[in-house]
Amino acid sequence: MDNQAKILSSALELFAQHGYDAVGVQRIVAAAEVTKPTLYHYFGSKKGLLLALLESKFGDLFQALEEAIAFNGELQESLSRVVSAYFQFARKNPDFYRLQLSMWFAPAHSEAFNVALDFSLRQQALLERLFVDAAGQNKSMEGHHQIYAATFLGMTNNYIGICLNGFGELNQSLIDRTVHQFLYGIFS
Amino acid sequence: MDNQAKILSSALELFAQHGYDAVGVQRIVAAAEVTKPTLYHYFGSKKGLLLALLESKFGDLFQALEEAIAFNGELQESLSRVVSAYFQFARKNPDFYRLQLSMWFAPAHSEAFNVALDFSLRQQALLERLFVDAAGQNKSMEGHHQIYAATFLGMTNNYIGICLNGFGELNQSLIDRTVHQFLYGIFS
DNA sequence: CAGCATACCTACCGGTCGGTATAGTGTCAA
DNA sequence: TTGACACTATACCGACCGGTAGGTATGCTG
Repeated sequence: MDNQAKILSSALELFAQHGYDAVGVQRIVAAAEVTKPTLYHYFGSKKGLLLALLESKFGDLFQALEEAIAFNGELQESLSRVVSAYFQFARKNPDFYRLQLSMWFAPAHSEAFNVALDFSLRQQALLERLFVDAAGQNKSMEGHHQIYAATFLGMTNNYIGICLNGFGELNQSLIDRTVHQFLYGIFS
Repeated sequence: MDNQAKILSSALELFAQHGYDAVGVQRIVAAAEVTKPTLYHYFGSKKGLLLALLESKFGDLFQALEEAIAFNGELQESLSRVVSAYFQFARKNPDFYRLQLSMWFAPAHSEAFNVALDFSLRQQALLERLFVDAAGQNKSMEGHHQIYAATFLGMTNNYIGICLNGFGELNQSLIDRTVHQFLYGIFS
């Protein structure tokens, strides 16, 4: 592992454990066994390091998400594929998923929130497009795509958070439950 | 407003906007128009200040919650009262609710998370007792009170978060939707 | 009036923050 | 052989961190 990768890996672990604000660059370079100028050579700033970390990890998620999210006329199927993509990603990157959740709920004027905001909005936008497409078949859904996307993402994140804390498993039956529960809440 | 209250009020605003770690005590005392030793006179430490803030605000929530949570044989009614208590509290204290959410999702080894942990567990415990009581009437619920409580709290917080961001209103119809959606997810 | 506790101040502590100037080092291409 | 360049170390910057020492004004209690 080269120094750049070592810095990214140490930063992920420390940020996920203690939070972005609570971890100084000195601690990161010590854990990565390099010195500060090495970090600044590759990432320019502490914020730049966080951004690089998010880009590398979210890249994988967005790729899986874009494959899963195509609307083929069956909303339930599409949603199941989306939840499945989220669950797989969270299982493979539990530390990163925790970090990402903490940034999504971070105070609006914090640096971590603002760096993560773009990535959150891109998730939201992907989901909204799915619900807009679905509204083409079911007119009663029209005009609610923002709330649907936010609710769906929130429910998914809620189950992931619960399972990351050890109260459950991210398996197929939970995927089905999530989707059914969401659709019931929408159409009841 | 005396100095103690001014410090608490300034701290709440700054913590909610920027996060606990990102705000130094100097900034708090400047906003409250007092000096640092005044803060340390009343609260002992930065952590003590956060604790006092949580105790004062969560006190109101727990009071409302304990009245709402009694199980009278109708789970749906009890849950509706609980959601209603949460919604009312969040509407009255939007800044604090944001702060509380951010701490609940904060990294596990951060100071803010650990100070808030007790209060989160007390919420969880209150809800668990309700589900244990309800399982006395419906044996199929037995043994799942932890997951039920976590799921229910997560859904409620999810809707509160969405509404605090302006995508919706914390009204009676959303209370009903939350409860129905949760019960459907449990019994389907 | 004495004695004391509360409340609050100015001034300062050692340490850490994010970030940088400078000086090598090894590896290439010319 | 030489110069360019990517990379990394030492040493350092000013600003700020959480916290405290020491002192004073005020007001209550005997």
